[in-house]
Amino acid sequence: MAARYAPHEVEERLMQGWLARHAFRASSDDPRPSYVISIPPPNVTGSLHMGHALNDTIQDILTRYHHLRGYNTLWVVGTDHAGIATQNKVEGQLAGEGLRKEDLGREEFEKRVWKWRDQYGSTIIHQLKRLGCACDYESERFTMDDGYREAVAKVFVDLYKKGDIYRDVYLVNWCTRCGSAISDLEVEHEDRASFLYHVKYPVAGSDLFLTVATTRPETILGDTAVAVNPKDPRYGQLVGKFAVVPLIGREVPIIADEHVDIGFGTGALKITPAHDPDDFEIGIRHGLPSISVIGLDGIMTTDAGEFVGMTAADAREAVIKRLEEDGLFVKAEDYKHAVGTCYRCGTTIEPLLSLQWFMDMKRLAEPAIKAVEDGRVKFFPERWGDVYLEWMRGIRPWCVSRQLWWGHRIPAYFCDQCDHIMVATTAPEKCDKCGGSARAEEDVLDTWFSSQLWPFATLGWPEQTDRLKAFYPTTVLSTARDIIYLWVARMIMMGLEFMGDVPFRDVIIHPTVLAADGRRMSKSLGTGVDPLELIADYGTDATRFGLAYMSSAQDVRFSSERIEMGRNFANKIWNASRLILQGADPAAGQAAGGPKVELATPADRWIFSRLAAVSAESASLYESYQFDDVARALYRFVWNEVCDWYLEIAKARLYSEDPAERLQVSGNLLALLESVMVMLHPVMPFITEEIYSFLPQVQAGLRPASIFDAAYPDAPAEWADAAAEAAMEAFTAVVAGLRSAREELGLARDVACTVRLMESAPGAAAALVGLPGSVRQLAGCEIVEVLAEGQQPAGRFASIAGPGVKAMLDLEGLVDVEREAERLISKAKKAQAEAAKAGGKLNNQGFVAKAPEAVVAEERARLAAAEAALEEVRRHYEERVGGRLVLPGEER
RNA sequence: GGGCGCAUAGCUCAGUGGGAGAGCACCUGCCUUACAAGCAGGGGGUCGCAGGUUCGAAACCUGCUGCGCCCA
Repeated sequence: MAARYAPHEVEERLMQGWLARHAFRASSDDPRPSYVISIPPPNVTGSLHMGHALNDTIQDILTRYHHLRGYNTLWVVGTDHAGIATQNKVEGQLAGEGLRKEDLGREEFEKRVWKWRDQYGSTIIHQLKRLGCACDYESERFTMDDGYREAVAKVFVDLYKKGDIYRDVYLVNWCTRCGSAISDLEVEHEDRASFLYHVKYPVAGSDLFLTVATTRPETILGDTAVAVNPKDPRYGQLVGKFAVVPLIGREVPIIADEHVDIGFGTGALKITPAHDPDDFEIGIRHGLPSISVIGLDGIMTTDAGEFVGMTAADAREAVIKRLEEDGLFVKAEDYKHAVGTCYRCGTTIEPLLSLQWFMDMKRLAEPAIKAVEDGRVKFFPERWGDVYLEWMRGIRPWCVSRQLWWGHRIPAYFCDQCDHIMVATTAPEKCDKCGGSARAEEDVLDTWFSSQLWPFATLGWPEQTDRLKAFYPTTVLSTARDIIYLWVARMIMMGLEFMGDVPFRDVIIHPTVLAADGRRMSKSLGTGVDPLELIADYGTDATRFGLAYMSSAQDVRFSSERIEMGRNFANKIWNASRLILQGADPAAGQAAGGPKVELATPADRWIFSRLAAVSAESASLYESYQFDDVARALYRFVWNEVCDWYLEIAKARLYSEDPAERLQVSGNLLALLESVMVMLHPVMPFITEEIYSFLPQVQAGLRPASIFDAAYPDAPAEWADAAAEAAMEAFTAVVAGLRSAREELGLARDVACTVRLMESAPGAAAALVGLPGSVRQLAGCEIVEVLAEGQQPAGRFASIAGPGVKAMLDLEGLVDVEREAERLISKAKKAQAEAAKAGGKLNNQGFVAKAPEAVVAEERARLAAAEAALEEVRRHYEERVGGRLVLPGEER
């Protein structure tokens, strides 16, 4: 074994091994209870980012842990077809050839997309393998698979027939760059600095003007009313009259509507139903016409009069200029307002009227709300359940159609003659109403419409497959919070609707890993950290350990120190294993049934008691999704207990001349190492598998050949030994105290010392007395005597207090008493001076009366601390030098 | 406008009614045959601010300040 752990060769080789023997393949006729996770399907165009790395690490930890627990684990893997993103990629590729998708035609374009997918679509799947993910790769699914298409079509037709899906003209979020409608959830709002423009509208048949405030003057051209609040005394007499829309000259009614905020702007609101969601609602309430002045291409329409053909942005400037010329422009105030942008391409969203397919969510939401309310689905952390419920209770219709060429074609057909709509999984020959010819709908479905079927469509639905029966409902879903509405909520609705049961029991919402400066990680900001680079630099296990350590309930700033910590930990594990594997007698591991644990010494009793506790604690932490605590608990146990103490103590026996002693400690070490590797395996799969494979008990065939198939260590109850733990606590405290005292007293390591022990609690010194060789080796001290309580040794000594035990380090002849006296006197003088300074201030009535209270309190604390320090030095003086320490100015 | 979260050592974070902690960074000494990605020793905090509850508050309650996120 090399002196340093070199991860890369190990990772590549072990992953190949697992895949080659189909280790992650789940069978539907396995009699063991199943444990199922569906991966949130990454975008087929994507590559692994930090969010994936964390989320997939969590899922892999759960899968591997439950496999160790004897479950038939299945981790379903695959990708989604990412309509807009994929189409963008291929269009970009075409642009490189000087082509547009229209040049190819729809069918050829789709072929190009499939070609692209075959070429680049498995990038992220390969990356999952580098991360060590134990997915069932042999059953990989894609949301455009043939079977999956059937599922999508069936769901659409079904919901249409139930009346949940309908087609209507409605105000939708339109992305002019993508040339498609998008849903409310795909619009991101960001505050932008802008202006609130005040514009005068003449009141028809009078000399009066009504001033309105607007952020979008270019939409004035589409105004069909001006609204005021009915309670607003300023405008009461104008309601019912007409206003003249500037530039376009149309007379529109002045209406009263509760929605208008009296305090905003001038209190008068221009109403443009075709270009604003609130105005659209008001338009419906008041039966107003809608006039679209901005087209689907983002260009002003013929209804925009002289501004026709301009972009909306140019039209704004032009409109303002013309308003100024007409004397109707009042002013522009600085104003911050939220602008909607496309989550895929960042283009400003235009609310536009358009004929689209919608899904009404009300009926479907009800049972999904109930499922969370009654705990059939639980969120971790719990508060995300409230976030889910709040959104579900106010759920609105979902625009599911997209004007794209890549995606699931909506299974709808229109009659060329009578415009009759037919929705069916197979294309009708002719119109079932008038017998006319039928043409297929051009639009495709929102990608999320297909992803919402993921938990059951991946298992073969609508076929009633064995896998579907064996693995639905799944067990856990782990995902990011920004996807609760887009995906989690919809999966719960669809699961209940089409499978009659929730899609998963537990939903883990993992924290967001932020960039080091606290901003979101994003490619465009350049704040992203590539997890694959981390893997390359530190190794997969180190990366996973660091991520697990960061995965508490709160968002966390990424810090490479965490990953470095993982790397150092992996190296520590490697070297501890090296000590054991090189030093232990392999025969101890090859005995029937594997290595025998023999609790021969206080240290053995302690470490196996601790192992029992840590294995139970870790199990409970794994099961409650507290992976940061798992990482912490195992790190501390391995480093601070096993390595710092047990291995150091065990060395003496490991290198002993007595073969029986060697055999005994070898058995313990090999058993301990095996347990530790298995406990750690879910977090650090590679290094644990590698070390496990070197264990003599594994090589002798006494254990499963792969740690993936091992059993999680459930320690026998009789290993728990509170007395041994207490005794070792005293041991470590006293040894540490002795080291510290030696350092302070300048006793070089090779100076042999003697120490006397005194128990104040019976048995407290048991480990110290029972391991005299280790006290000699670790503290450089020989135990010469155990004194009865209260007995004071003669001579000079330094005392160290541990729990239930006091150790007295004999200084006679070792320490230069004169020098130590000087050192302590000098220390005492410093403390005395500090006390005198503080005391002087506090005796000054002026200071106490006038200084700020905080300053006075600080001075009091300083005095108390100095006095306490002085007392301690005096005690040390008495012990180490003898006699009373007398400072200048003190009475003899 | 409504809601949620956060504020603890120089940095990144645990801790949720009784001892203020970890990793990194810092200081001192060590290449001691598992490990310098290490070992031994050490310094460092008004737990955001102000009130309250309690025998006792970093933790529970109220308000404030600052930062972040979600929804409208």
